[in-house]
Amino acid sequence: MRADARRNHQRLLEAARDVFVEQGPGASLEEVARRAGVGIATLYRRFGDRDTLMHAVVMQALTGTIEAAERAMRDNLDPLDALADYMHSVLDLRTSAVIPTLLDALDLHEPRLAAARTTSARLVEELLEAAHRTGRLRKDVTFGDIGLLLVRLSRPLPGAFPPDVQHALAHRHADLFLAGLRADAAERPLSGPALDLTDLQRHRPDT
Amino acid sequence: MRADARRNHQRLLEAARDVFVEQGPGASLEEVARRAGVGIATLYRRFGDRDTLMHAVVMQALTGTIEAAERAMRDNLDPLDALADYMHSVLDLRTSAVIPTLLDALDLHEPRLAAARTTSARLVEELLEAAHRTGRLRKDVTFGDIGLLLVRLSRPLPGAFPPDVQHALAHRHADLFLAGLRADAAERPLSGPALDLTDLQRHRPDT
DNA sequence: CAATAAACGAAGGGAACTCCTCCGCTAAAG
DNA sequence: CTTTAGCGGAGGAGTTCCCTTCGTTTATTG
Repeated sequence: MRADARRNHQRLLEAARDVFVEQGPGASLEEVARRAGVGIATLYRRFGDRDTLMHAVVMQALTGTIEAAERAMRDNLDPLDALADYMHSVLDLRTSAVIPTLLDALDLHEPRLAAARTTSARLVEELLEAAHRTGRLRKDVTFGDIGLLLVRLSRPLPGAFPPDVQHALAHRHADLFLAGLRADAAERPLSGPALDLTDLQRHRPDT
Repeated sequence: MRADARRNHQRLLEAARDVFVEQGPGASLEEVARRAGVGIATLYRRFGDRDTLMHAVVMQALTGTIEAAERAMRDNLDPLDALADYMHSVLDLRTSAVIPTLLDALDLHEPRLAAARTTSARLVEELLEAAHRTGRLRKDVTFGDIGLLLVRLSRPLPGAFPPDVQHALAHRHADLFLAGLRADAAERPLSGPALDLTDLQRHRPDT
């Protein structure tokens, strides 16, 4: 595969991930090509049809979260640290929101997809079980809670917040979520600055 | 104003709120009318143009949160209880996500809009200051954090989760957020059941 | 219950967008 | 330098949306 082809392939996956998160599974493929900076024909040549593209995006997302979970479990002795590490790593991938968005429009029985989902879920459940065994994670927190929280935190916010602001806020709120609101849970500082919602102008292009 | 006119007015506001949250400020007005169960002409007769409709939706949303804050402060002696009460009330309104979505496309200097924003922000800041004075709310939590959290929690989730499931999960995650993940912060049970993310089929129409 | 005015829904022309294929050009690789 | 994989854009068919016009329905009042 030629170098430019491989580069365009990656660009298309990233653009598709963003556009699908913003516009849902019916998003315009011309918009995807536009944002990737390639011609529409390149998208169709590379992926054939919408389903193939969606499948590739989801597989890349699932693979990333699997690696993040494995790494978090390997690099942290404390399961709670591993959980925090996992959540922040997944936020850095910026791919969690695309998974429920596109799974809904895909065939869940496709073998590679089903396998990736199972692996991903199993790893996080192991991680949670280990954390539960320490007794320091509340018992009613489930895999669904963690997954959904990651989706909520990684989705683009409505309004004109620049990507870097959104990314910093996602980590900040992950910290808040992990540590809790109670004062006696606030030994660690939050990882980013607060946002002033009354100062929208600061984030707008030209007003 | 005739009874059917008033009913349609309200239906249009609710439909517009939902559609704008889902599709952004450029959402199709025909879709709004469709979902409200009225003809497209009724929408234009009632609101004239897109800006007027958006303005009305945001004003209704801001008014609701203002009332929720006043009620929460009046009904709770403990400022932390008031904060929790406020957050759950706002989630019940299902209007928080539409505010940043539409504010971005509106004239922030319009007097009634500016006044409502100021009032809303001031009330929540009072509420937070009172909570901070008790020493039981971590000091680095701001109005922006609370507002943004409410936006994150009230947005529709990607995928095929039915509205009642989404609503229950919003309250559950608000509890989690308020109480924190730590075991010693888990005296109160969560307000809804957990979600099994591996069981998507259960939430889909016909598979 | 009749009269009337308010309110309604649907149709439709024009503009914009999207899909997906075809084809001539560009530039990477040997 | 040559070859061929890879590229971008044009474009016809189809869809959606905007917003107005107009004939019909229905809530209200006497």
